[in-house]
Amino acid sequence: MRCMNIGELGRLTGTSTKAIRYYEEIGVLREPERSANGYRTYELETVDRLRFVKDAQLTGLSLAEITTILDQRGKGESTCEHVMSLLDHHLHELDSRIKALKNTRTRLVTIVERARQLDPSECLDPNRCQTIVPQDSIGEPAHTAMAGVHKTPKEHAHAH
Amino acid sequence: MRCMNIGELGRLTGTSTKAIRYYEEIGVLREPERSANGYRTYELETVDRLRFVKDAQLTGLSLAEITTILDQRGKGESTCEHVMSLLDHHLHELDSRIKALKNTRTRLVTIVERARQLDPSECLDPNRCQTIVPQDSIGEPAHTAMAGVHKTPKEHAHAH
DNA sequence: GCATACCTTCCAGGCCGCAGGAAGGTCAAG
DNA sequence: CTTGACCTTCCTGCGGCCTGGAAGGTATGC
Repeated sequence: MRCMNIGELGRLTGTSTKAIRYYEEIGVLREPERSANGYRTYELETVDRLRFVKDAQLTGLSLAEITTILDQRGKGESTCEHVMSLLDHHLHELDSRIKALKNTRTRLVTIVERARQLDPSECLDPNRCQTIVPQDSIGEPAHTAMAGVHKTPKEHAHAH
Repeated sequence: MRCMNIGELGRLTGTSTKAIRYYEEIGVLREPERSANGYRTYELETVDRLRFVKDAQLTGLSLAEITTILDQRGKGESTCEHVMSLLDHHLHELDSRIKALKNTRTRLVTIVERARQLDPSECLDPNRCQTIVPQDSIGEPAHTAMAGVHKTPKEHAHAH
């Protein structure tokens, strides 16, 4: 068995067929050959490539960045420096995100602690809640830090 | 001056008129009275309410959550417990996000360090880059941790 | 002959919090 | 009268990563 359909590729890599087609559309995967009936047929090679995509994602790279790596590589160029600079960049980003989150955390703790000492019966203003007060009185904005908080990342648990 | 138009409300609270209309649409702000010409007219009260919304956002609450607080409060119910549980929830979420990010960071550092010792001339596979290897060989998935990384949060620096 | 599992395409939606723009109505000052 | 600041509604877009469904064609086994 040298070639496979999209379903099997998905199974081998833990990817949905939808996602695979999407990857093709945005250029992460190259357009595969088609069999007589129009089905996509993938070489074993593609399993590798797709696994690399997943690994790179887990490393924190976006699909766009992964594409740049794969493209360069496809041209036979070395991508080591490129990859290193991407990773470096992500490391810095990670650091500042962690910092921001810790900041937010500190403020939140302060708020919660203070709130525990409040008297609920004094909490009457229909437009305000005494638990939550202007941030200037506590610290820096948490805004950037909290961005994306509600993006519940799907587990893509897609058990085979 | 008891009432004001949307523009002034915006100025007083540091909110764009777009945002104010959006808040109304999703139920954060109640529909205001209209003057003869159809303009929204806000009471002073609304300044307070809107400021609370901003404060709550900075605390890390989503507009949806803020709405639940305001709604309960509007019914005359005490929201202290509700708010506390929301904040608690956010605290936990924050913690796990920080943890996940640190995890990712650790893995990333490992990868980068190892990559520095690699020989670029051995980097030839067109579908893979030796810098990036399966995550299992290093640590836990960073998947959830990195979700939203590329959501560059706009500063909403919107100076008046 | 039929079920079923698989494949194809294309279009829509969802998260979150708005921003941008079109196309117009309104109001006060000069 | 005109200018400019303000207001109205409605619709689109963004970023990142897909997921879901409709409406069909195909392959395999019983």
